[in-house]
Amino acid sequence: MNQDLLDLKPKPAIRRRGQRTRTIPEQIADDVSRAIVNGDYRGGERIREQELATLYGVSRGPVREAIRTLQERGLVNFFPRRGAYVVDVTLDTIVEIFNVRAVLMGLAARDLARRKDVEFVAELHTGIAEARAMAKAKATTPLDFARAIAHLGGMVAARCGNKHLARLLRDQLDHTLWGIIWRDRPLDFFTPQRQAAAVREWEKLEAAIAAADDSEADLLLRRVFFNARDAAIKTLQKTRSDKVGPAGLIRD
Amino acid sequence: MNQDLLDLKPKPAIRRRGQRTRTIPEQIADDVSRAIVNGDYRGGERIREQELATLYGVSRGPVREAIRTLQERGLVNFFPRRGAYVVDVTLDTIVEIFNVRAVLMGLAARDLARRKDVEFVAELHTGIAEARAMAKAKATTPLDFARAIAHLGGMVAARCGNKHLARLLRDQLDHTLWGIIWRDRPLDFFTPQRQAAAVREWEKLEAAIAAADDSEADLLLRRVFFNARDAAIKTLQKTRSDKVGPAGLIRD
DNA sequence: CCAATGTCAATTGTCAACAATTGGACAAAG
DNA sequence: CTTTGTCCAATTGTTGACAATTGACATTGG
Repeated sequence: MNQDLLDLKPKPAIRRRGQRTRTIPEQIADDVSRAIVNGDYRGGERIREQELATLYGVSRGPVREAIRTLQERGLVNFFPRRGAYVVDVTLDTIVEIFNVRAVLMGLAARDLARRKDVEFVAELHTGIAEARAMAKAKATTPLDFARAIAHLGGMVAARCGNKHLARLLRDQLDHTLWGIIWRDRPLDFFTPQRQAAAVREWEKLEAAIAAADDSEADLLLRRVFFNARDAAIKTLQKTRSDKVGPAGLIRD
Repeated sequence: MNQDLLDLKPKPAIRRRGQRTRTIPEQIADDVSRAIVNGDYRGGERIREQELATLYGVSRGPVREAIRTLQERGLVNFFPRRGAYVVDVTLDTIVEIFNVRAVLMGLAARDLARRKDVEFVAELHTGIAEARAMAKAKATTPLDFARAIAHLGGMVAARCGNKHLARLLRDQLDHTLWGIIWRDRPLDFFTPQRQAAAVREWEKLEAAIAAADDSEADLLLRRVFFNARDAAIKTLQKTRSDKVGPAGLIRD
């Protein structure tokens, strides 16, 4: 739970009308969010208001607002008068999250395909090229490659025309996955073969979006996440006693 | 914006260990949420902290926490130092929300079908029976029927085994739809024919879930929402100048 | 030995006061 | 007639203090 102090106080002197500044509660929420996603907290660990307050050099008011934000984003469980506890992510939860993310990302891909956003396709193309280059270069670590792939997903989520969807994909618990699952773990998952396969998957997706084949784009991206889900479960089951039921292992 | 005062103060004397009590910020968030969904606020209307504080007889602290909750749920836009404003729901937003809800509810139906939850099927059966009875009884208003149908959706959302999904469906903006769209409006939408058709749709869904045909259940429930989306847009375009692009009008 | 009860420090919940910023109103200048 | 500058009331942001509750531990009685 050791995190660098934020540069909280210095408020920007000039600001355009309508421009959103980052408030202290938001900065705290984002920072703690990052810490949780990075695995700096253990699942079930308690979060004490005063601790965060002194850590960030503010009073408990802003911290309480930040905690409410984390609660709504599904990163902490909150019990009245008992405090906030970092969510404990079981294998079943991971399956749940992957499934939700799969259908939502599929919808985002569908949206992008229908809108024929050439600018986005170009962006995606360069992103995929980067991932491909990484896959070929022996120097890059599997973790770097995982990051590059995650970046592609982030692009789809951020650029899709459905703003409500973009918000959900940005704010909701789903991204917890990254830190909890992949931290130190892609080593034994993203083998050269798997990397090449992942690049191919995204190439096919790019083609579908460029061709404005929305159903195909939807299907392809959903499959990406279902595959990632199964691979993650397989990898994680090695180090966990957790088991996962078959009901959640949806395909297509 | 006239809403009954909540019975805020009297805190329950006895409570089981682990049982969640409803905190004041949560009660306020829920109440204002209801008010927004009911259309008691106009889109873009400003929410003043002190106003809510005096309305509920508390100080501004709990109100601020409630507002943060509303912000995360997508019900208000928040601008630092300028306050919170109730979201303005355009036709495009409605399409966005319906699309997200369609795929999420489809996933929920898929989940229920795979789990073969006989208890749920029975529950759903009686719910559908109630709706069918309403459709046949001339006495019930279209609004009552709309409520009954919405209740069916709520059952699917609440009872699906994917807890992460259930939380999203419960907390996220989506339900705004109900109040904004259907308030005073099912009169010219839920004609007897439409009511009968809606009941048939849900009967087919029940059959699919009972038969554990998850893909079919997914498809059917998605269609329910896509149809509802198109109908809502059609109805709303009569009274709005708003137009809606074709990119969001996904099918299947 | 175990369950019920009492006590207490730690922590959360709420409040009221104060500080800082904003968006108008209004006036003067271009 | 528009722009620029200066006030000011209204509103939001933050704080420190106080009240209430919890969970842990100790004590008591069976």
